[in-house]
Amino acid sequence: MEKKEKKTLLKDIADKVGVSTALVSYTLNNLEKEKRVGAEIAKRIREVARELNYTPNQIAQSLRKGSTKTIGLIVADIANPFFGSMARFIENEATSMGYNLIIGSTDEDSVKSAALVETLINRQVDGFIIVPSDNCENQIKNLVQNKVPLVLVDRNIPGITASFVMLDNYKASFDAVSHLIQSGRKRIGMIAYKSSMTHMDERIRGYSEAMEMNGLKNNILVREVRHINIENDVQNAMDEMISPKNKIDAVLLATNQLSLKGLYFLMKNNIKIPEELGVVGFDENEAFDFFYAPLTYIKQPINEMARESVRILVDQINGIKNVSHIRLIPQLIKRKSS
Amino acid sequence: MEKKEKKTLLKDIADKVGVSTALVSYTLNNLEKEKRVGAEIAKRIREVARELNYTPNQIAQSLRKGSTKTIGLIVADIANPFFGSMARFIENEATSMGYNLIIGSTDEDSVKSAALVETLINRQVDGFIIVPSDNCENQIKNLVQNKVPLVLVDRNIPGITASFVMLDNYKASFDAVSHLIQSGRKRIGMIAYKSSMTHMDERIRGYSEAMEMNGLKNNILVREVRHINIENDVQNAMDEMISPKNKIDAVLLATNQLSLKGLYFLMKNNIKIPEELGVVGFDENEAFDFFYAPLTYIKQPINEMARESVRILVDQINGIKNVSHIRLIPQLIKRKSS
DNA sequence: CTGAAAGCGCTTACAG
DNA sequence: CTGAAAGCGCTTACAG
Repeated sequence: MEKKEKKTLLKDIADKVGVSTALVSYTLNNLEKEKRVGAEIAKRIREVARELNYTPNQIAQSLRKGSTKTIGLIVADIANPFFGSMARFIENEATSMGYNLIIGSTDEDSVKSAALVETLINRQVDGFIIVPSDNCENQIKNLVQNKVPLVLVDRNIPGITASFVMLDNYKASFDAVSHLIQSGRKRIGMIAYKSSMTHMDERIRGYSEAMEMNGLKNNILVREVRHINIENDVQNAMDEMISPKNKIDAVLLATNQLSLKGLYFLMKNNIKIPEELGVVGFDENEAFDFFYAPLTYIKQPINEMARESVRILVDQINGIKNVSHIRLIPQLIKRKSS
Repeated sequence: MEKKEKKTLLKDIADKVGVSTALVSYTLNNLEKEKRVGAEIAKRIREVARELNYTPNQIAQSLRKGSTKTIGLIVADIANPFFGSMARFIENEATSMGYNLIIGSTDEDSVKSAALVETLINRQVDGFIIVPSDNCENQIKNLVQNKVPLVLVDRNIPGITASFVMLDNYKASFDAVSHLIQSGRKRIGMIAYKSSMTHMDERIRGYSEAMEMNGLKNNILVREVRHINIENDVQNAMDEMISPKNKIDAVLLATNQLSLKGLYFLMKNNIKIPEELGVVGFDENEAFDFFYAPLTYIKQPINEMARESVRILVDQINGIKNVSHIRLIPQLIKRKSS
């Protein structure tokens, strides 16, 4: 408990015991190879190490070993509860495997993403877990070419042979829309993000095909809003959808944030849920529980997503070359809003 | 864009240009000292560096310089939106000053906290921003003794000369309770965490003194719940408070999570807000907006808190020895629930 | 069973 | 104006 001013070095132990630093290093690390070291000496080394409160300087270890035991986690925004809890699950899993996390947020901006990737590369992270943003294909491609261990999470980038772990987004909105239709809704709108990422495409495709398969092709109505202008865009999209011209009787909100903004609009405008409008959202959010008509939503298995992504990444770091594509099953939590 | 398999080293540039690595290092780093280097040579070095896509290996730099440009951020739980957004603001500020963040969560558990501190020390972080948990005094004391740059955020530990940035917690609940009293409430209860941390004490003290100053000393009713059993404890505390024996007409919920659990209870039990019970919560949460009676809450200036803590930490890292104690002003956002 | 030595990729006094 | 060399704190072949 009473550490000294200066950190204890391997050399301090070696000097005190009267052996070489090599021996100390061997003893403290390779328990199995310990035949190298006399039992007596080994014991003494360990004693002194504890006494001096020795802990290895990881930076020196990293430089020597070429491995930092660090994972770079790049998400859209760590303040977004969806990514926050994902980060937490990833943290738990990483910790249990001896890794720490350096976390960065992109705000869905490929410039920030590029800066982050470069910084983390220079920091010699052993691998990346990345929520890719629009237009970051080149960055990812580069990492893959350079054989940097990498797994994409939440979204993938087609045409790049990288591992990914994500929701079965098609099924997610297909199920949601099927559920709305079964509850008698016919004019179902969808609000999504304008994005080149396939997870959005898949969510839209799930919606569209569910509509088509139920003979509601003519009622398909999708609006894509911009991240940078989410507030206004959602408002306009909603306005348009509930206008007499379209008059939707249900709406699918394609992400956590869109669900929040959508609900907000509906509340402000006194739209009666579920009587006038059925609503299904995406991702869990504490706020969904407090809406007067608790929101029906598509629940992502975030913990599993986190676990799998760390597992796959660590495998890669350890030299296993498989590319894994994992699509997790969404769960539709039916509540009052639909 | 077309990086090679192997990362470019200083030596690669030196070889190609035909100078020593020293010269390359000087050129690429100390722009001011560049008189050292012939203008021609300097230009050539820079060209080649760009051509080979050179970026320095930060681990090697760190080992040599004894500085990692990394901040260890220890929070209670990164999945908690309060800490999530705090982390985000800290990230922004740190990035702008050239630092990266290694983030860890303690779950308010001093054992996890100790493990985290040790890991981050071994990783040679340049400094810590810590949300201290119960019983972590010794860890903090140790860091301070060892002159590790450090700032406590959100909470402080009395008796330790460490910088801190936190809310004026006394004022926060004093204002909240005064507001409730002005709205005609008299039997005001408070639900807090059982904690040895002073931020809780201060919140309770602000509540108590506001009650006393308004002649409501006899109505003081505080229940402290445990983190590990928050769900049940809040329920029991609430049950007791609304029971005929106590029959509170308002309640102050002393944190983000307590507010959430409290609201949940009130919803389940069909307590009419604000008619039967006035409610004031702590910290922003998207969920507060969606409660049928939007919650009155104490807003913390999280961005300012984040900014100040990074600024103070970086000053310390740069050798400035001041100990700063900053208490930020809370803002009471009055809405329908009170 | 044990130690001297090289090396990870940088930076920076030191000497010229 | 420039280079050879030491050193940050470790690990690990190599030699004995």
